[in-house]
Amino acid sequence: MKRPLIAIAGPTGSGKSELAIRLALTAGGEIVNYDSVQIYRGFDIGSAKPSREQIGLVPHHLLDVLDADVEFNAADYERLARQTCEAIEARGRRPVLAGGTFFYLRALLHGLPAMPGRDDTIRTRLHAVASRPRGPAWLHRWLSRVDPVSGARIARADRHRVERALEVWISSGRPISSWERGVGKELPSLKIALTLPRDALVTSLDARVDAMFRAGLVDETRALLERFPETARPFGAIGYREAAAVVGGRMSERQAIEEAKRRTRAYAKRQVTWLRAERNVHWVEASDKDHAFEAALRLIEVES
RNA sequence: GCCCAGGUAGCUCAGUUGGUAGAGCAGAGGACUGAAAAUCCUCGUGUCGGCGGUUCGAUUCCGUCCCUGGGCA
Repeated sequence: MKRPLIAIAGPTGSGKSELAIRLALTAGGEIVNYDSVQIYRGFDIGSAKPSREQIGLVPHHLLDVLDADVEFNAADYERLARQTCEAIEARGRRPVLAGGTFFYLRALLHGLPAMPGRDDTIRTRLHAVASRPRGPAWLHRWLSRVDPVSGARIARADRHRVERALEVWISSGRPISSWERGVGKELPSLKIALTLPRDALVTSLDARVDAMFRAGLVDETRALLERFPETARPFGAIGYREAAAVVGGRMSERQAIEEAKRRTRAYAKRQVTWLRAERNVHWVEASDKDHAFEAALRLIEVES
């Protein structure tokens, strides 16, 4: 009987990284990151990446493994993370998943459907259509015709999803809605989600954004922009998008900070919404870190 | 004290040639099938600063008072 994977979840700034390290230390674990920005090399300050000291305490995986201009997605994550977890288990150690990209976590734990992946040629063409005046409406009508289920489910303005659904249709001739989620690929897991009162979370999130800019987020971004094009994926992340606007002279630092705070709050809210819909989540109050640690440890002991 | 400009949703403001008002942001809820820190969806009654007046009807016009900026003294 395989021991379940331990997954630490919760909104950004709730103390996931720290809790994961403490748990890994006591449970013979190694951390496997599931954060879509921390996976990129050099995106340190704005992604609240664990410090060198923290990383020195316990092995961390899937941190700093990609350059900014490398395309990466949930399917790539699934493959990489599965290998990583297997390797850790083969050493008799225990994977402790930590991060905030729950889409990636789901891809790892439940598997993605066996449908076609991204196709840049098709994407480029769809993009061209979408940027025309009546383009988005036209694409959505096309989708509704070939895949009524998706047409009804995906909003016209949701360009990423409309384009992906059409991409799958074009490359396979099958509606994206006809694929089942990766059956038979589920990995047993213990999901522990940290929770904080909204007010406390917002206060610390605001402080963290201020601290990031004070710690040199704009300089970090400027240096990264010298090596990679601004269109690279992680420059769209919270904090980096704003810092890049400061570097480009399109925004004052003050505006950038306000904007980053606003987006951080919205992000935390989206994360909580996601977790509420997730099944089998064990919620742990995170105001007191020691209590949270003990509660999490107890859950692990019960499940193992 | 005088002269301007304002006082409308938690915030910034729009608007009503007189028929009791609406955007963005914030906030709340939700979605999430290879871009996911991404991309989207839903939710707006508030003495329209107070009090009078004109009017069938005033947030809108008039008077007056209060408050906030700025200018002149």
